Amino acid sequence: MSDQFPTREKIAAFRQEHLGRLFLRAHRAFSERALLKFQEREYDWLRPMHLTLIAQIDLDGTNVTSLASRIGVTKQAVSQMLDELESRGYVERTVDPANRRAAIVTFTEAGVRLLHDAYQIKQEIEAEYIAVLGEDGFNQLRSLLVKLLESIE
Amino acid sequence: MSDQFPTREKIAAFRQEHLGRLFLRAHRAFSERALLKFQEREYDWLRPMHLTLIAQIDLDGTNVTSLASRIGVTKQAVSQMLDELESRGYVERTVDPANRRAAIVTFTEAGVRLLHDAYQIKQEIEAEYIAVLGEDGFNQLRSLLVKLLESIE
DNA sequence: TTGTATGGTAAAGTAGCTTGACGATTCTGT
DNA sequence: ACAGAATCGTCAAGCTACTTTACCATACAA
Repeated sequence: MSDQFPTREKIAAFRQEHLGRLFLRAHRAFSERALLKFQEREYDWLRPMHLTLIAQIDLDGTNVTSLASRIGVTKQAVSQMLDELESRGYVERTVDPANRRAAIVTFTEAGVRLLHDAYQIKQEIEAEYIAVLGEDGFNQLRSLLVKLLESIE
Repeated sequence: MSDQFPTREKIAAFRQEHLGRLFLRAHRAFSERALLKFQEREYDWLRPMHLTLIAQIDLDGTNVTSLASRIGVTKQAVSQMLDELESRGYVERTVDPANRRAAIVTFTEAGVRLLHDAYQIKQEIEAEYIAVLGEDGFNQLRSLLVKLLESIE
């Protein structure tokens, strides 16, 4: 009976504790902390999707279609985000000489600086996590997540 | 030098491995799996935010303002979602006799069934995760997440 | 009993996408 | 060699899930 008609207690547990919500809360906490740190460094225009996009641009350049498929949105959405990043001076679009339909997106100097700042911010946040969980706990958490994702994705 | 000017390798690691992205991927995987299972049970209209909202409605009723603050959106947004849930017959709004400004949102019978289905789906997905990580690994993952969130949120 | 706070809704505005349509370039088959 | 199909990117319009602004109804406080 209890599986077909869960008790109020079970429902309460479902609401607060289930892994899906824990993942969401963890992601939000990380993302908000990161965005705050970016703001402190005067990247106040940055939104999460910018970071997702920037993380997928290779140092030697990537085309729009590849970026779109890597981050799971349309080429048009990527193109719009690139307009903003380009107008702010963080990336450039150049014509691919090997395929003149394609645009190669590369970082400007300011873009590389942004990437370095992102790396540092990631390090700072992970250091905060290590302070909470210990080095072992942190590594365990990461390897459990990787193991899980390898299997379920 | 290496901290101020991370190498290409470090940047590559930042892109793929950092905990923020792992949390995001884990949440997406869970959410997509859950939504698929809801679709199989003919809740094809359900979107993630509906689940977030439903999970915050107490069995003995909750008002709109509380729901809004719990899920972190405006009262108007909650009101709009409730319109849809109400039109589909899963929740009801009644006037709070103790405070006639307030609306008490409660589940209908269909709403309680939905809650039970949600509980079962959660159980199914967690069983899949246990199959991958083992019972110990699963419990470790959950307790590490809880410990982390208690400290950083 | 009058001002102020609170609970909720309605309507309009907005951000961040998608879809549809298209031009430019490249590939493919004959 | 070249017609037809595929690929790369962009523009414009549309959509969805919110927010902002404005407001009414009720409750509280001086």
